[in-house]
Amino acid sequence: MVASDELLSIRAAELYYEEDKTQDEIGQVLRLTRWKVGRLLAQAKANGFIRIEIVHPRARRLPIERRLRDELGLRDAIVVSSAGVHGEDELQSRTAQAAADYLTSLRPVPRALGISWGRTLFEVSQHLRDGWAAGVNVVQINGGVSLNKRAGTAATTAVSIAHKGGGSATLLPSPAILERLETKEAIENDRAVSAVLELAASASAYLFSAGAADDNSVHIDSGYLTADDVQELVRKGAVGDVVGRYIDADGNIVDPGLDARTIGLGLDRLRASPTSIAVISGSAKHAVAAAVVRSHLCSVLITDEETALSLLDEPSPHRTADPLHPAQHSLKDTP
Amino acid sequence: MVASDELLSIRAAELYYEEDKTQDEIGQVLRLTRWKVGRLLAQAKANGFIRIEIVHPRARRLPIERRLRDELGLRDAIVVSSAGVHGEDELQSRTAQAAADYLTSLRPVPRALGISWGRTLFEVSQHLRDGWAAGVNVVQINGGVSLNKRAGTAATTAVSIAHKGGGSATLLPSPAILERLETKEAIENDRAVSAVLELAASASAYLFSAGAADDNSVHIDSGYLTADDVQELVRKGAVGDVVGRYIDADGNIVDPGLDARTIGLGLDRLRASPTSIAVISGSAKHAVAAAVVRSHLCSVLITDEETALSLLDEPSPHRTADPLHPAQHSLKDTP
DNA sequence: CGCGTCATTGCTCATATGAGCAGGGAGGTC
DNA sequence: GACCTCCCTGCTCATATGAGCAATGACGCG
Repeated sequence: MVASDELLSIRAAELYYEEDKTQDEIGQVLRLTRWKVGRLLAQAKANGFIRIEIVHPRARRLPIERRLRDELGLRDAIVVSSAGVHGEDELQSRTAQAAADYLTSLRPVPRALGISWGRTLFEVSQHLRDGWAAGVNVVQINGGVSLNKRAGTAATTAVSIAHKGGGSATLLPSPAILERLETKEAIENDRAVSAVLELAASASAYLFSAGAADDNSVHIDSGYLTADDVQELVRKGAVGDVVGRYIDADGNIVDPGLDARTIGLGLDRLRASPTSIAVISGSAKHAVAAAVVRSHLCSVLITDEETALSLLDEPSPHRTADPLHPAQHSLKDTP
Repeated sequence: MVASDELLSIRAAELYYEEDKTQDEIGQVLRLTRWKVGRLLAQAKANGFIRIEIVHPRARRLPIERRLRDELGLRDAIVVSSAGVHGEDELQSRTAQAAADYLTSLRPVPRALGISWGRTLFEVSQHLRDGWAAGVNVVQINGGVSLNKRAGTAATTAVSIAHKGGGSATLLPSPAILERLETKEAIENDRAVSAVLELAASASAYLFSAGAADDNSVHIDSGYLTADDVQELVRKGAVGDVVGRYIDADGNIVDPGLDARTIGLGLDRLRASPTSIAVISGSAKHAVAAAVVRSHLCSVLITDEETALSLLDEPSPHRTADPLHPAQHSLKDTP
């Protein structure tokens, strides 16, 4: 396209989109036929000069969802828009809302739903509406009841999801990680625990999130691991954890010793399920999200726009520099 | 509007704007008549959920231009879009380009054009194309030749605008501010200077910028004022300078003593001209811009979107916090 | 200079969309 | 319970837009 046409197409776009003029009227103003105007507008669109955003907390990005499905082999994908977002908290909240919506509309309605716990899942439970299902049984798929500081968050999450869905919750009465392998095996063999694990393994759908391998890890908060432990895991290649198990970028267990002391459903069970839903949002979790998706830990991904684009190796349009806090006056001198 | 309809309108908008479906197709997907879909889309637009931006360096914001004309009594206004801008430098460059475009299309073509000087005007001169006019005479309207560090910028600006317009430039051979009133009056009475000032007063159009009253002032760079002088002016109410004269928020001269020692066209001459074009951009200049416009120093304003919105007391849509690079505070710099 | 090639232009016609109007139902009032 | 009002729905019809096609003209090549 010639430069003069490019400029014309911008003028036409201004009149069309900002002034609500018809192509015919624009033609009169710019002294063009209305067909030429139509073509200029088409060019402006094709060149990406026209950006249309849906600014709403519930807005999704369907084209990105399609690409996630097609290019990454996901069964389904939900991507919430980041347009007009006011901070990572809101992004998280939008994603949780979308997860709640997805659960609600999930067909067939799962008889038994296995869930992990954490801030994200808790938020999902909050966003669910009463009566979102008629009788779902919710099973925890990984341990972690007692040591958690905000005691009961894990239990509350499961109970709340079950209650609102007209069913009951089955909690996994065990810590997330044991110090000694023997203890872990002993607990695992206890009927109270093994029964829950069996139930978890038979769930028809799973809903879980993932944690980044950094200082904010809920495992550090809960006292199961120290910051140094996590650092060491990172050194070994960990990008984050899924249902308590630390994985590297390829989705492999990073530290088999640690993993053997971790109570909960094995990752392969998630991989085998036709409906394993991962809810992951936030810039800190791009790496885990990639690992989860590439190693097929989830068949359905619910995430935010930036995370989705990072999975597709695309730069985010919302990362533009802030024009009001400028770089320094660089005075170019006369040639 | 009911909440359920709001959500529906978002779903419809996604299908319409992102998936390019027709309203009829959307109706089939959402089980609505195509008229309902049309109304939902209209609602989404009316509620401001649909944001359409023209992302291009030459894009303008016509609705804002109209509001500037109507609400602030400007004869004309040009507002360049800030969409997708990469820093204040680019904003400045876009504005300068728009000023060059405006000059080029200005009718009647000015016989004599009075101009100030500075970074902005220099950039305007760079953006002008050869042959933008057929014989304009350019007159400097304020002094400042000798002391300027980047010697010749002022002269280069005038000469370049004149040359590209097929005419010649008349420079004002004097400093901007004199230390003693007597010296100023003596210079002013010198034929070489007074002749230029008369010519300047008779120009048919003016083009000027404005400086913020801060450490980046070109007067400090040039050595006419110290940083302390400027600070003192600010204490007295100065918001910036126009053609070398410091004004307060109401457009009044802040320091008559200083003003009397300043050489150049009086501000009332600008106010009296039917074509006095101010080119002002950048967040630092919001206050001066407001003073210039409110005191009718210009009949035409060329500026950026943020500045224009600040004049209209509107928050800028581009000021949203970047969720990925949170709250980085502006570091004030000193030369 | 003549000719072929290809992009561009202005058109016809089919389709998508918006304005305006009549019918119907929800909810309020007596 | 009857009636009335108002809003919403689904329609008809006018208008705006996009697809496809023939005519035009610019350009390069022999």
